[in-house]
Amino acid sequence: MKKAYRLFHDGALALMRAEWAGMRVDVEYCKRKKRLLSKKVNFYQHKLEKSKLAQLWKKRFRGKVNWNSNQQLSHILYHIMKITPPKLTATGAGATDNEALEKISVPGVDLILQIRRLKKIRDTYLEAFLREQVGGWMHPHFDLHTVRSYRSSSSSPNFQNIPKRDKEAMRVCRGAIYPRLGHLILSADFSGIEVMVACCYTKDERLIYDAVHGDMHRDMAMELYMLDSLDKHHPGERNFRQGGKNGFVFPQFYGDYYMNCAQGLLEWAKVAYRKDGTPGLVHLQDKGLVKLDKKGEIKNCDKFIEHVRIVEDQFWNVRYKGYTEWKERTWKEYQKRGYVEMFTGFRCGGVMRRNEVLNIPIQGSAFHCLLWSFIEIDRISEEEGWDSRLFGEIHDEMLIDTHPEELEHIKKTVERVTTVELPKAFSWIIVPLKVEIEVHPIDGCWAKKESH
DNA sequence: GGAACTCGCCAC
DNA sequence: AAACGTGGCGAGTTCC
Repeated sequence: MKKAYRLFHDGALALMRAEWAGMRVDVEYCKRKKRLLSKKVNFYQHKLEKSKLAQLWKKRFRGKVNWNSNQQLSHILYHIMKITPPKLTATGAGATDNEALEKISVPGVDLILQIRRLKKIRDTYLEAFLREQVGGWMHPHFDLHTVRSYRSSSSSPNFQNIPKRDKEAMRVCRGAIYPRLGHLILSADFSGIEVMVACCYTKDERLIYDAVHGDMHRDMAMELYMLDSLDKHHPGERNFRQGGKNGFVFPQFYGDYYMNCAQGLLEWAKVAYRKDGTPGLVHLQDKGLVKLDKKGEIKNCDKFIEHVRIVEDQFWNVRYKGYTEWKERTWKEYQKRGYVEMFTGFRCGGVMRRNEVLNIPIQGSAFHCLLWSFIEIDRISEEEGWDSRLFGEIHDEMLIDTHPEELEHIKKTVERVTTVELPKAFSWIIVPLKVEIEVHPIDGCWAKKESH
């Protein structure tokens, strides 16, 4: 308990200094991009209002039309147009999220998706940067007292959910954020830290082997899609591996089960293709796992679901048997004592679901690896009088506003602290840790990558 | 007019 | 038996 307190006490101080450092925002850029996005939104909005969908909408809601209202959209699609909802919300209404709308081929629905995407960038990110900045500087908050798993959170603005995967959104949003003049942004993130921490808790031999030497995403993709080879550098085959990773391995570690996973796996199969050009779904049909209709759409996937069930069973009861045993022990212990403990000294009590109990120690401790490193690097930077400053953190990643002349020293320091000092301080770490350091150009924004 | 809720969506 | 973990936030909606 005392070491947990110490970590958060020191952590709060180090994060405070990062908040203090803050980051530069290109105000004129944000305003320019906002205007550009508004133009695009208006363009799509005009097109939308001319559609048949919009006519029905106006007829039904008359003076009360609100194009942003998903309730109204849901009503038009699922009550007026009598479309069967492809998906329901938590409260049982017809869903209008991306996943649902993509399955509806009604002219205008595609425009709504475009409008939403652009507005998200404009209103959630650029608008927030402009609101939060003062004189071209913003200082996102980092909190340690809000999260059940003893991770951190961020707000005003949230620095931890700025777009990354959607390349256009990434460029627009991260393009607004800069280091101090003459400096560069350096980011360092732990690779697969949650899996590494899971190794430490479960001590599962196969998991340790896979995390250190193997490629479990590739292995699982090959089993799930019945492939005899998989080249992850081939653009089509890469998506099979992505399917194994994002459609099976990650969801499974979070506590999902085969029925949901099968759906995700099929989505990835749609965008995957083999080296000889065979589309993913056709490949699955050749293997007898799905039946396709004349249009190439899935008619029946019962065999595939059953196959995923068997792979899941093997995954937990054979491959990662030790992990399963840890899950049982930990869940039983929680039921008996009413709390779950972390290696880092934190104790989580209260009413929790099974998946929460099993995820919290892993998620929390993984963040504590980052936090310990963050504190140590902050301490060294003060002691050595660096001009460079830590200015943010995203769960398993830290960001440093770096003076170019200090770059090489900082790289070495980060590498040493995260992969050598940390495992010494946290003696429960029984697997090697890897850190990936990325450097952005001098005076370059967060979107620009340094060319090597 | 503000609190609390729903829905949707961004990150790890 | 159970059935995807952790957040913040914008916009709409409902309640008081």
